Amino acid sequence: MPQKPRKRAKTSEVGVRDRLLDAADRLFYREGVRAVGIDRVLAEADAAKASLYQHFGCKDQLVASYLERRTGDARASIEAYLADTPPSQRGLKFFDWVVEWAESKDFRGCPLQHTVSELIDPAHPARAIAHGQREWFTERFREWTTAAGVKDAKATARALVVLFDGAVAGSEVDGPQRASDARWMAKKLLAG
Amino acid sequence: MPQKPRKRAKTSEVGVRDRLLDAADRLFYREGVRAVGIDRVLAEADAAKASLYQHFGCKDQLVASYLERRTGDARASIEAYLADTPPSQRGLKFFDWVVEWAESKDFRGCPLQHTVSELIDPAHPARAIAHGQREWFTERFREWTTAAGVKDAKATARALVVLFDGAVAGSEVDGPQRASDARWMAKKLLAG
DNA sequence: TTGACAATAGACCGATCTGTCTATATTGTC
DNA sequence: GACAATATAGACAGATCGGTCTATTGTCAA
Repeated sequence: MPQKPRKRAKTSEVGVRDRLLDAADRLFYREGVRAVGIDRVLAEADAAKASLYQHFGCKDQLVASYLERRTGDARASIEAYLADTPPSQRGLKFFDWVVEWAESKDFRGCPLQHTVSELIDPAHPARAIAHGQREWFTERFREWTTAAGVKDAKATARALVVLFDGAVAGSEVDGPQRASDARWMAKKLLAG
Repeated sequence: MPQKPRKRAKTSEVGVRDRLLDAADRLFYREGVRAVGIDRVLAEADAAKASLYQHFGCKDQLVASYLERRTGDARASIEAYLADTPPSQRGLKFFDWVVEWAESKDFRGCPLQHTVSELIDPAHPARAIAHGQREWFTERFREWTTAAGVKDAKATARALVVLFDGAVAGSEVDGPQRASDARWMAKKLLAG
Protein backbone atom coordinates (compact mmCIF):
# COMPACT_ATOMS: atom_id res chain seq x y z
CA MET A 1 0.00 0.00 0.00
CA PRO A 2 1.90 2.99 -1.25
CA GLN A 3 2.27 5.93 1.03
CA LYS A 4 -0.50 6.44 3.47
CA PRO A 5 -0.61 9.95 5.01
CA ARG A 6 1.80 8.59 7.59
CA LYS A 7 0.93 10.26 10.80
CA ARG A 8 3.45 12.55 12.34
CA ALA A 9 3.68 12.51 16.10
CA LYS A 10 7.02 11.84 17.74
CA THR A 11 7.68 13.29 21.15
CA SER A 12 6.61 16.81 20.27
CA GLU A 13 3.28 17.66 18.68
CA VAL A 14 4.65 20.02 16.05
CA GLY A 15 6.83 18.71 13.20
CA VAL A 16 10.50 19.49 12.96
CA ARG A 17 10.04 21.40 9.73
CA ASP A 18 7.71 23.87 11.39
CA ARG A 19 9.99 24.17 14.38
CA LEU A 20 12.85 25.02 12.06
CA LEU A 21 10.77 27.61 10.25
CA ASP A 22 9.63 29.13 13.53
CA ALA A 23 13.18 29.40 14.78
CA ALA A 24 14.45 30.77 11.47
CA ASP A 25 11.68 33.34 11.43
CA ARG A 26 12.46 34.65 14.87
CA LEU A 27 16.21 34.77 14.41
CA PHE A 28 16.42 35.88 10.79
CA TYR A 29 13.92 38.66 11.29
CA ARG A 30 15.44 39.91 14.49
CA GLU A 31 19.12 39.75 13.58
CA GLY A 32 19.34 39.29 9.83
CA VAL A 33 19.99 36.31 7.62
CA ARG A 34 23.75 36.70 7.52
CA ALA A 35 24.19 37.32 11.22
CA VAL A 36 22.43 34.09 12.17
CA GLY A 37 24.20 30.83 11.43
CA ILE A 38 22.76 27.40 10.92
CA ASP A 39 23.80 26.28 14.37
CA ARG A 40 21.83 29.07 16.02
CA VAL A 41 18.71 28.03 14.16
CA LEU A 42 19.22 24.40 15.12
CA ALA A 43 19.63 25.23 18.78
CA GLU A 44 16.59 27.51 18.78
CA ALA A 45 14.51 24.85 17.02
CA ASP A 46 15.95 22.03 19.12
CA ALA A 47 16.52 20.11 15.91
CA ALA A 48 19.31 18.17 14.26
CA LYS A 49 21.41 19.45 11.44
CA ALA A 50 20.42 16.57 9.19
CA SER A 51 16.77 17.51 9.60
CA LEU A 52 17.42 20.98 8.30
CA TYR A 53 19.23 19.74 5.23
CA GLN A 54 16.67 17.02 4.68
CA HIS A 55 13.81 19.53 4.56
CA PHE A 56 15.46 22.56 2.98
CA GLY A 57 18.60 21.38 1.21
CA CYS A 58 20.65 24.46 1.98
CA LYS A 59 20.55 27.65 4.01
CA ASP A 60 19.53 29.78 1.05
CA GLN A 61 16.40 27.70 0.65
CA LEU A 62 15.63 28.02 4.34
CA VAL A 63 15.87 31.77 3.93
CA ALA A 64 13.51 31.67 0.98
CA SER A 65 11.05 29.49 2.88
CA TYR A 66 11.22 31.84 5.83
CA LEU A 67 10.34 34.76 3.61
CA GLU A 68 7.64 32.83 1.85
CA ARG A 69 5.84 32.00 5.06
CA ARG A 70 6.30 35.51 6.43
CA THR A 71 4.78 37.10 3.36
CA GLY A 72 1.95 34.58 3.24
CA ASP A 73 1.10 35.27 6.87
CA ALA A 74 1.26 39.00 6.24
CA ARG A 75 -1.19 38.77 3.37
CA ALA A 76 -3.60 36.76 5.46
CA SER A 77 -3.27 39.19 8.34
CA ILE A 78 -3.94 42.19 6.10
CA GLU A 79 -6.91 40.60 4.39
CA ALA A 80 -8.45 39.65 7.72
CA TYR A 81 -7.82 43.15 9.03
CA LEU A 82 -9.58 44.75 6.07
CA ALA A 83 -12.40 42.24 5.70
CA ASP A 84 -14.98 44.38 7.50
CA THR A 85 -13.93 47.64 5.86
CA PRO A 86 -15.75 48.77 2.69
CA PRO A 87 -13.41 48.69 -0.33
CA SER A 88 -13.44 52.43 -0.74
CA GLN A 89 -11.82 52.92 2.67
CA ARG A 90 -9.39 50.04 2.65
CA GLY A 91 -6.48 52.13 1.41
CA LEU A 92 -6.53 54.25 4.52
CA LYS A 93 -7.44 51.40 6.83
CA PHE A 94 -4.39 49.55 5.61
CA PHE A 95 -2.21 52.23 7.17
CA ASP A 96 -3.88 51.53 10.50
CA TRP A 97 -2.57 48.03 10.10
CA VAL A 98 0.88 49.42 9.36
CA VAL A 99 0.77 51.61 12.46
CA GLU A 100 -0.17 48.65 14.63
CA TRP A 101 2.62 46.62 13.13
CA ALA A 102 5.17 49.36 13.65
CA GLU A 103 4.05 49.70 17.26
CA SER A 104 4.28 45.99 17.98
CA LYS A 105 7.04 44.90 20.32
CA ASP A 106 8.93 42.75 17.86
CA PHE A 107 8.81 45.15 14.93
CA ARG A 108 12.17 45.36 13.22
CA GLY A 109 11.40 46.78 9.78
CA CYS A 110 10.62 45.03 6.54
CA PRO A 111 11.95 41.49 6.20
CA LEU A 112 11.86 41.78 2.42
CA GLN A 113 13.94 44.92 2.36
CA HIS A 114 16.42 43.48 4.80
CA THR A 115 16.85 40.21 2.98
CA VAL A 116 17.14 41.77 -0.46
CA SER A 117 19.78 44.18 0.80
CA GLU A 118 21.75 41.41 2.48
CA LEU A 119 21.68 38.96 -0.42
CA ILE A 120 22.87 40.74 -3.52
CA ASP A 121 22.85 37.65 -5.74
CA PRO A 122 20.05 38.38 -8.24
CA ALA A 123 19.46 34.63 -8.65
CA HIS A 124 18.89 33.99 -4.96
CA PRO A 125 15.58 32.15 -4.42
CA ALA A 126 14.53 34.67 -1.77
CA ARG A 127 14.45 37.40 -4.42
CA ALA A 128 11.62 35.72 -6.28
CA ILE A 129 9.59 35.61 -3.09
CA ALA A 130 10.24 39.27 -2.45
CA HIS A 131 9.31 40.18 -5.99
CA GLY A 132 6.04 38.31 -5.73
CA GLN A 133 5.10 40.07 -2.54
CA ARG A 134 5.90 43.45 -4.05
CA GLU A 135 3.57 42.68 -6.95
CA TRP A 136 0.84 41.64 -4.57
CA PHE A 137 1.16 44.93 -2.74
CA THR A 138 1.12 46.94 -5.93
CA GLU A 139 -2.03 45.16 -7.06
CA ARG A 140 -3.80 45.72 -3.75
CA PHE A 141 -2.98 49.42 -3.77
CA ARG A 142 -4.39 49.67 -7.27
CA GLU A 143 -7.61 48.06 -6.11
CA TRP A 144 -7.91 50.31 -3.08
CA THR A 145 -7.26 53.58 -4.89
CA THR A 146 -9.66 52.59 -7.67
CA ALA A 147 -12.34 51.70 -5.14
CA ALA A 148 -11.75 54.99 -3.35
CA GLY A 149 -12.60 56.83 -6.52
CA VAL A 150 -9.64 59.15 -6.51
CA LYS A 151 -8.59 60.65 -9.79
CA ASP A 152 -5.28 59.38 -11.12
CA ALA A 153 -5.72 56.11 -9.28
CA LYS A 154 -2.58 54.55 -10.72
CA ALA A 155 -0.28 57.36 -9.66
CA THR A 156 -1.92 57.44 -6.26
CA ALA A 157 -1.38 53.71 -5.87
CA ARG A 158 2.30 54.10 -6.65
CA ALA A 159 2.49 56.91 -4.13
CA LEU A 160 0.94 54.68 -1.49
CA VAL A 161 3.64 52.10 -2.12
CA VAL A 162 6.21 54.79 -1.40
CA LEU A 163 4.36 55.75 1.77
CA PHE A 164 4.27 52.17 2.91
CA ASP A 165 7.99 51.65 2.32
CA GLY A 166 8.76 54.91 4.05
CA ALA A 167 6.55 54.06 6.99
CA VAL A 168 8.26 50.74 7.57
CA ALA A 169 11.82 51.84 6.94
CA GLY A 170 11.39 55.05 8.90
CA SER A 171 9.77 53.33 11.85
CA GLU A 172 12.68 50.97 12.09
CA VAL A 173 15.14 53.75 12.82
CA ASP A 174 12.95 56.52 14.25
CA GLY A 175 10.11 54.66 15.92
CA PRO A 176 6.43 54.14 15.03
CA GLN A 177 5.76 57.86 14.68
CA ARG A 178 6.85 57.48 11.07
CA ALA A 179 4.00 55.08 10.41
CA SER A 180 1.54 57.62 11.78
CA ASP A 181 3.13 60.26 9.59
CA ALA A 182 2.58 58.04 6.59
CA ARG A 183 -1.01 57.50 7.54
CA TRP A 184 -1.51 61.25 7.84
CA MET A 185 -0.34 61.71 4.30
CA ALA A 186 -2.26 58.75 2.98
CA LYS A 187 -5.41 60.30 4.35
CA LYS A 188 -4.69 63.51 2.49
CA LEU A 189 -3.95 61.62 -0.67
CA LEU A 190 -7.05 59.48 -0.55
CA ALA A 191 -9.34 62.40 0.29
CA GLY A 192 -8.99 64.12 -3.08
CA MET B 1 60.97 70.18 17.58
CA PRO B 2 57.77 68.38 18.39
CA GLN B 3 55.64 67.14 15.56
CA LYS B 4 55.79 69.11 12.39
CA PRO B 5 52.93 68.50 9.98
CA ARG B 6 54.99 65.62 8.67
CA LYS B 7 54.33 65.38 4.98
CA ARG B 8 52.66 62.26 3.70
CA ALA B 9 53.87 60.97 0.37
CA LYS B 10 55.10 57.39 0.12
CA THR B 11 54.89 55.62 -3.22
CA SER B 12 51.27 56.52 -3.79
CA GLU B 13 49.94 60.04 -3.56
CA VAL B 14 46.93 59.16 -1.39
CA GLY B 15 47.37 57.98 2.18
CA VAL B 16 46.62 54.46 3.26
CA ARG B 17 43.82 55.62 5.52
CA ASP B 18 41.95 57.16 2.62
CA ARG B 19 42.58 54.11 0.47
CA LEU B 20 41.07 51.94 3.18
CA LEU B 21 38.05 54.19 3.48
CA ASP B 22 37.58 54.25 -0.28
CA ALA B 23 37.71 50.47 -0.46
CA ALA B 24 35.42 50.04 2.52
CA ASP B 25 32.94 52.47 1.03
CA ARG B 26 32.73 50.66 -2.27
CA LEU B 27 32.49 47.18 -0.79
CA PHE B 28 30.35 47.87 2.26
CA TYR B 29 27.83 49.88 0.29
CA ARG B 30 27.60 47.40 -2.56
CA GLU B 31 27.50 44.16 -0.60
CA GLY B 32 26.81 45.03 3.02
CA VAL B 33 29.01 45.32 6.07
CA ARG B 34 28.63 41.71 7.16
CA ALA B 35 29.14 40.19 3.74
CA VAL B 36 32.49 41.92 3.27
CA GLY B 37 35.40 40.75 5.38
CA ILE B 38 38.52 42.59 6.40
CA ASP B 39 40.63 40.74 3.87
CA ARG B 40 38.44 41.90 1.00
CA VAL B 41 38.87 45.50 2.09
CA LEU B 42 42.62 45.07 2.40
CA ALA B 43 42.93 43.57 -1.07
CA GLU B 44 40.75 46.30 -2.60
CA ALA B 45 42.74 49.01 -0.83
CA ASP B 46 46.08 47.31 -1.52
CA ALA B 47 46.95 47.84 2.13
CA ALA B 48 48.32 45.80 5.01
CA LYS B 49 46.25 44.46 7.84
CA ALA B 50 48.32 46.28 10.43
CA SER B 51 47.53 49.58 8.72
CA LEU B 52 43.83 49.00 9.09
CA TYR B 53 44.07 48.22 12.78
CA GLN B 54 46.49 51.08 13.31
CA HIS B 55 44.07 53.61 11.86
CA PHE B 56 40.72 52.20 12.93
CA GLY B 57 41.31 49.79 15.80
CA CYS B 58 38.61 47.34 14.81
CA LYS B 59 36.19 46.59 12.02
CA ASP B 60 33.26 48.19 13.80
CA GLN B 61 35.11 51.49 13.85
CA LEU B 62 35.91 51.15 10.17
CA VAL B 63 32.21 50.69 9.53
CA ALA B 64 31.41 53.77 11.57
CA SER B 65 34.05 55.80 9.74
CA TYR B 66 32.71 54.59 6.41
CA LEU B 67 29.23 55.79 7.36
CA GLU B 68 30.54 59.05 8.71
CA ARG B 69 32.30 59.93 5.49
CA ARG B 70 29.35 58.78 3.39
CA THR B 71 26.91 60.95 5.28
CA GLY B 72 29.27 63.91 5.28
CA ASP B 73 29.69 63.66 1.54
CA ALA B 74 25.94 63.34 1.10
CA ARG B 75 25.30 66.50 3.06
CA ALA B 76 27.84 68.41 1.00
CA SER B 77 26.37 67.06 -2.21
CA ILE B 78 22.84 68.05 -1.21
CA GLU B 79 23.84 71.50 -0.08
CA ALA B 80 25.72 72.11 -3.31
CA TYR B 81 22.78 70.84 -5.32
CA LEU B 82 20.36 73.20 -3.58
CA ALA B 83 22.63 76.23 -3.37
CA ASP B 84 21.12 77.98 -6.39
CA THR B 85 17.53 77.16 -5.49
CA PRO B 86 15.49 79.68 -3.47
CA PRO B 87 14.69 78.34 0.00
CA SER B 88 10.99 78.14 -0.68
CA GLN B 89 11.56 75.56 -3.45
CA ARG B 90 14.31 73.50 -1.90
CA GLY B 91 11.96 70.89 -0.50
CA LEU B 92 10.84 69.88 -3.94
CA LYS B 93 14.25 70.35 -5.50
CA PHE B 94 15.66 67.94 -2.98
CA PHE B 95 13.58 65.19 -4.53
CA ASP B 96 15.22 65.90 -7.84
CA TRP B 97 18.45 65.08 -6.12
CA VAL B 98 16.91 61.86 -4.81
CA VAL B 99 15.74 60.91 -8.29
CA GLU B 100 19.20 61.47 -9.70
CA TRP B 101 20.71 59.39 -6.93
CA ALA B 102 18.26 56.56 -7.44
CA GLU B 103 19.00 56.60 -11.17
CA SER B 104 22.75 56.52 -10.72
CA LYS B 105 24.50 53.34 -11.74
CA ASP B 106 25.83 52.40 -8.33
CA PHE B 107 22.68 53.12 -6.36
CA ARG B 108 21.98 50.36 -3.88
CA GLY B 109 19.60 51.92 -1.36
CA CYS B 110 20.30 53.75 1.85
CA PRO B 111 23.60 52.91 3.56
CA LEU B 112 22.20 54.03 6.90
CA GLN B 113 19.18 51.77 6.68
CA HIS B 114 21.32 48.85 5.58
CA THR B 115 23.89 49.24 8.30
CA VAL B 116 21.38 49.79 11.08
CA SER B 117 19.45 46.70 10.03
CA GLU B 118 22.61 44.60 9.85
CA LEU B 119 24.09 45.69 13.18
CA ILE B 120 21.47 45.28 15.86
CA ASP B 121 23.74 46.20 18.75
CA PRO B 122 22.30 49.51 20.02
CA ALA B 123 25.75 50.53 21.27
CA HIS B 124 27.45 50.09 17.91
CA PRO B 125 29.35 53.27 16.98
CA ALA B 126 27.74 53.30 13.54
CA ARG B 127 24.35 53.87 15.15
CA ALA B 128 25.39 57.24 16.51
CA ILE B 129 26.44 58.30 13.02
CA ALA B 130 23.13 57.16 11.59
CA HIS B 131 21.22 58.97 14.30
CA GLY B 132 23.08 62.19 13.62
CA GLN B 133 22.33 62.04 9.93
CA ARG B 134 18.65 61.39 10.60
CA GLU B 135 18.52 64.49 12.75
CA TRP B 136 20.22 66.52 10.09
CA PHE B 137 17.61 65.40 7.58
CA THR B 138 14.75 66.18 9.92
CA GLU B 139 16.09 69.65 10.52
CA ARG B 140 16.55 70.36 6.82
CA PHE B 141 13.01 69.26 6.03
CA ARG B 142 11.73 71.55 8.74
CA GLU B 143 13.60 74.45 7.17
CA TRP B 144 12.35 73.69 3.70
CA THR B 145 8.71 73.29 4.62
CA THR B 146 8.80 76.43 6.72
CA ALA B 147 10.40 78.36 3.88
CA ALA B 148 7.80 77.00 1.48
CA GLY B 149 5.11 78.54 3.61
CA VAL B 150 2.89 75.49 3.80
CA LYS B 151 0.51 75.31 6.70
CA ASP B 152 1.34 72.62 9.23
CA ALA B 153 5.01 72.81 8.35
CA LYS B 154 6.08 70.36 11.03
CA ALA B 155 3.71 67.62 9.97
CA THR B 156 4.64 68.21 6.35
CA ALA B 157 8.30 67.94 7.21
CA ARG B 158 7.71 64.59 8.89
CA ALA B 159 5.79 63.44 5.86
CA LEU B 160 8.67 64.38 3.62
CA VAL B 161 10.96 62.22 5.71
CA VAL B 162 8.62 59.32 5.06
CA LEU B 163 8.63 60.11 1.36
CA PHE B 164 12.40 60.19 1.29
CA ASP B 165 12.72 56.86 3.07
CA GLY B 166 10.12 55.34 0.79
CA ALA B 167 11.80 56.71 -2.29
CA VAL B 168 15.15 55.22 -1.39
CA ALA B 169 13.92 51.88 -0.06
CA GLY B 170 11.43 51.44 -2.89
CA SER B 171 13.94 52.34 -5.57
CA GLU B 172 16.28 49.69 -4.28
CA VAL B 173 13.84 46.87 -5.00
CA ASP B 174 11.62 48.33 -7.73
CA GLY B 175 13.88 50.75 -9.55
CA PRO B 176 14.10 54.55 -9.69
CA GLN B 177 10.44 54.95 -10.62
CA ARG B 178 9.73 54.97 -6.89
CA ALA B 179 11.82 58.08 -6.44
CA SER B 180 9.80 59.81 -9.14
CA ASP B 181 6.61 58.68 -7.42
CA ALA B 182 7.87 60.25 -4.21
CA ARG B 183 8.66 63.48 -6.00
CA TRP B 184 5.17 63.51 -7.48
CA MET B 185 3.67 63.34 -4.02
CA ALA B 186 6.11 65.84 -2.55
CA LYS B 187 5.02 68.32 -5.18
CA LYS B 188 1.41 67.85 -4.16
CA LEU B 189 2.28 68.21 -0.53
CA LEU B 190 4.35 71.35 -0.96
CA ALA B 191 1.83 73.03 -3.21
CA GLY B 192 -0.84 73.44 -0.53
C1' DT C 1 9.57 -9.19 15.39
C1' DT C 2 11.13 -6.98 11.59
C1' DG C 3 11.96 -3.44 8.34
C1' DA C 4 11.31 1.26 6.62
C1' DC C 5 11.45 5.80 7.83
C1' DA C 6 12.29 10.07 10.24
C1' DA C 7 14.58 12.17 13.64
C1' DT C 8 18.66 13.04 16.88
C1' DA C 9 23.57 13.70 18.21
C1' DG C 10 27.68 15.15 16.96
C1' DA C 11 32.27 14.39 14.67
C1' DC C 12 34.38 16.19 10.83
C1' DC C 13 35.82 19.07 6.67
C1' DG C 14 37.53 23.08 4.36
C1' DA C 15 36.76 27.78 4.18
C1' DT C 16 36.41 32.20 6.21
C1' DC C 17 36.06 35.38 9.97
C1' DT C 18 38.32 39.16 13.25
C1' DG C 19 42.28 40.22 15.42
C1' DT C 20 47.40 39.76 17.01
C1' DC C 21 51.89 39.09 16.08
C1' DT C 22 56.76 39.29 14.09
C1' DA C 23 59.70 40.68 10.61
C1' DT C 24 60.97 43.65 6.92
C1' DA C 25 60.94 47.77 3.81
C1' DT C 26 60.35 52.59 2.93
C1' DT C 27 60.19 57.32 4.17
C1' DG C 28 61.57 62.01 5.96
C1' DT C 29 64.31 64.38 9.57
C1' DC C 30 68.21 65.03 12.20
C1' DG D 1 74.37 57.39 8.20
C1' DA D 2 71.17 56.98 12.23
C1' DC D 3 66.77 57.28 13.91
C1' DA D 4 61.77 57.21 14.36
C1' DA D 5 57.61 56.69 12.10
C1' DT D 6 54.88 54.39 8.92
C1' DA D 7 54.03 51.11 5.82
C1' DT D 8 54.00 46.11 3.93
C1' DA D 9 53.80 40.95 3.99
C1' DG D 10 52.05 37.25 5.97
C1' DA D 11 52.01 33.59 9.62
C1' DC D 12 49.12 32.48 13.29
C1' DA D 13 45.25 31.88 16.64
C1' DG D 14 40.62 30.86 17.96
C1' DA D 15 36.10 31.03 16.56
C1' DT D 16 32.45 30.33 13.36
C1' DC D 17 30.68 29.43 8.88
C1' DG D 18 27.84 26.05 5.60
C1' DG D 19 27.64 21.46 4.59
C1' DT D 20 28.55 16.17 4.74
C1' DC D 21 28.83 12.20 7.09
C1' DT D 22 28.14 8.10 10.35
C1' DA D 23 25.85 6.13 14.08
C1' DT D 24 21.95 5.81 16.95
C1' DT D 25 17.16 6.26 18.57
C1' DG D 26 12.19 6.22 18.25
C1' DT D 27 7.83 5.38 15.67
C1' DC D 28 4.70 3.08 12.83
C1' DA D 29 3.00 -0.56 9.72
C1' DA D 30 3.19 -5.19 8.12
